[in-house]
Amino acid sequence: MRPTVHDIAAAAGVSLATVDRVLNQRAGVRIVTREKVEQAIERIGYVRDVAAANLAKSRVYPFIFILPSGDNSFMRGLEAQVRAAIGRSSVERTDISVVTVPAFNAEALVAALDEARAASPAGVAVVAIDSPDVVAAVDRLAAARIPVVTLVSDLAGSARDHFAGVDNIAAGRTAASLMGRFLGGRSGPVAVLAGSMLVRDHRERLEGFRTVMTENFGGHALLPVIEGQDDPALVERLVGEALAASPEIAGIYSLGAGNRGLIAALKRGKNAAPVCVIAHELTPHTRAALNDGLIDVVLNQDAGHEVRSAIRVLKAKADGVAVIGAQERIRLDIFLKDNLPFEQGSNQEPAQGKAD
Amino acid sequence: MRPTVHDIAAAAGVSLATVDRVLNQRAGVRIVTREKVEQAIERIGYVRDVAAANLAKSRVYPFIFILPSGDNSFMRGLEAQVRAAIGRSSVERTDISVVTVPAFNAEALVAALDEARAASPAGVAVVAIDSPDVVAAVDRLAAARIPVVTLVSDLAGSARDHFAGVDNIAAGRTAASLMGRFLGGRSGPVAVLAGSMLVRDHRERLEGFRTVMTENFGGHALLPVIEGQDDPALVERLVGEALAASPEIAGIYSLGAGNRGLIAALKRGKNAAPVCVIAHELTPHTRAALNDGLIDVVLNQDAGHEVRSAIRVLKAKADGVAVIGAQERIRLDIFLKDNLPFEQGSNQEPAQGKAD
DNA sequence: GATTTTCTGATTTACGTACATCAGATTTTC
DNA sequence: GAAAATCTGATGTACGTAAATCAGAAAATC
Repeated sequence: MRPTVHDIAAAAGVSLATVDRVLNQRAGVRIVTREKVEQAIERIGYVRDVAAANLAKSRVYPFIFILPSGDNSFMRGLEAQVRAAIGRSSVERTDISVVTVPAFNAEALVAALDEARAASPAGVAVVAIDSPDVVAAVDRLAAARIPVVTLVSDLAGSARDHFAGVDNIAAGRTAASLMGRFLGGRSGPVAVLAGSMLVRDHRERLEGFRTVMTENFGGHALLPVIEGQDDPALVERLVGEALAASPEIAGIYSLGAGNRGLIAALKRGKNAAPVCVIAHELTPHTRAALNDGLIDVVLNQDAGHEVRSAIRVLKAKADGVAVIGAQERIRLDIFLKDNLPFEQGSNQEPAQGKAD
Repeated sequence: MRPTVHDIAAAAGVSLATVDRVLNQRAGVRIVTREKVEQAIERIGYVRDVAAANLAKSRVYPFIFILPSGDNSFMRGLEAQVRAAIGRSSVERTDISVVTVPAFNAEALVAALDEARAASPAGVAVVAIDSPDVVAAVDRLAAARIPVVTLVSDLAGSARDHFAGVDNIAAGRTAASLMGRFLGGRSGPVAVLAGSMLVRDHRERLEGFRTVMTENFGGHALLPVIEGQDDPALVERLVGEALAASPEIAGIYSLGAGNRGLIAALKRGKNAAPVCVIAHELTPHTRAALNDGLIDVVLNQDAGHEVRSAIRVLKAKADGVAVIGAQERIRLDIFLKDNLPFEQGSNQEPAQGKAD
């Protein structure tokens, strides 16, 4: 049987009340006594029973999720996963609220972060924009001892506790590696389509892609990056123009969102030579394009896993408990037509008619 | 606040004791009263607080994991993950014992399953061998109302509650798809290296691989399947012979274990034309070979995820609670040199010097 | 050495559920 | 309609922890 507070009291030769004071860092214990108790805890290997403690405290974990608003299937899918978590909140003792802010807008994000801090929740999860102001706002949360997890896009140099997302440099490298090998002997330049260089995940994917393409597949020139702002209409226009300007394009790497526009442009240019297309995030649109052969590979991060992981980590941080590292590593899914998972129930799917 | 047993009692107009009898399906409640209570539960949306219930019961979950013994890195890695879970058992209220049986030996597996049943645990996880006797033994467990989860290799037609492993048909299809595209214009036959056709996972991978190769890449003949019994020495000899007999081999798909032998054979045959190699399971050996360019792709299933998922599912089944389906889907990892995860601490790694 | 301040112990209630006991009520059986 | 069988209620204890109260002990202060 695992030791309890009573065992600590007996082992340390003090009362239950004193043990409680030490365990919950309440005042009113002399240093010597405190040390006696701490040694006893160490000695008998006591670990607090979090379930019992939460029961006694009637604890709930108020969490705030800050996500970009707008017409982005992946982000809406992410939001759907957060709402699914809200549906489990009574069982999981969470109290999650969702805040959406305009995409690629650091100012709005800072305001949301500061507002979140004012609510003093047990933790905050945020899809970060890479900017010094945002770093400062996150650091203010950390200073207020509120655990912060970055979701999808990380915030380097900040005091965030954890990043729940994929290794985006590796994602870019993988895309390049697959692109290069899928192209085989074929020649022709490769186009890169991004959303915005403001977010770290896009920058990192580009960096990884560039590195491997130039190192290993130098035969393919890289065309200038197309910034589509994750906007399907803009993307469609820009890709159409690029295909028209360079009909010899052999591959396209779409590292952001707005893939609905990409797919539309590809459909229109179907007559030309086959283009190897690698895109990110499995959405209804990319899934269909993969099945139709318009897209060759989809690199994906599982939004459900990211949300559940973020919640687990925030809970652990709030309780000052260790996490199982390997469990919280978000893996890069590589989907071909052949290993597409079966479609989830419609309740799990992003709303229809949305961009990519 | 979520409703409690007291709320049920009040809503149904009965006493706490009666609610308890209904909830824990104890005798001594008239059908009408039972229904009244059940309706009240339904109406107010009561969900049992499993944490509190477990506390009250001082519940522990005795689980038995049945794994193949022998010199197989993946299986030893799996066992290491089970032992890691044993290390967490006091926190997770589990009491896990590990039983190993000789690989590919249905009789021994049946004996182990029957022995497990005699211990009447709260659940059994087993790496299954596909045989009618094993199906019957699993069905006996199910008849004794002991939840069963198959690990890694499934057992079709049995009454197992859940399968914690990858979709092996999709894995084979994916391997074929990557193989075909990596080979590009190159010609030459493709060899398939399996462990044993006795286990379902190997059969399914082969099936998926065959299907896609013949459908989409018919230009590459498939050589007869090499059965290496997951034995590195045997594998090395057989692969060496195959390479000697057909020097024009363009690709090798290794869908089982014993990859140490494959790698040794590849190293010896290095002088010949480059061969596209796709193997299963990330072990120290395959990882090194991937980095050295001897292997092009490693398809992997995360043993840690599988073990943790099996435990979660067994717990849920034992408690009669629903699982989050998406969370328990084991994904097929596709590793190229470029997206290899950082090496885990040595405590997470399989023992050295073992075959994979 | 008396007084104040600071610690410590003992005890109680609570969280939500499980489980046992026993008296009393309601049905069933003949 | 009485005896037997079955059902129901009331109550208490337990699980491991949190949190509060209050009396008494020990230490610090002058």
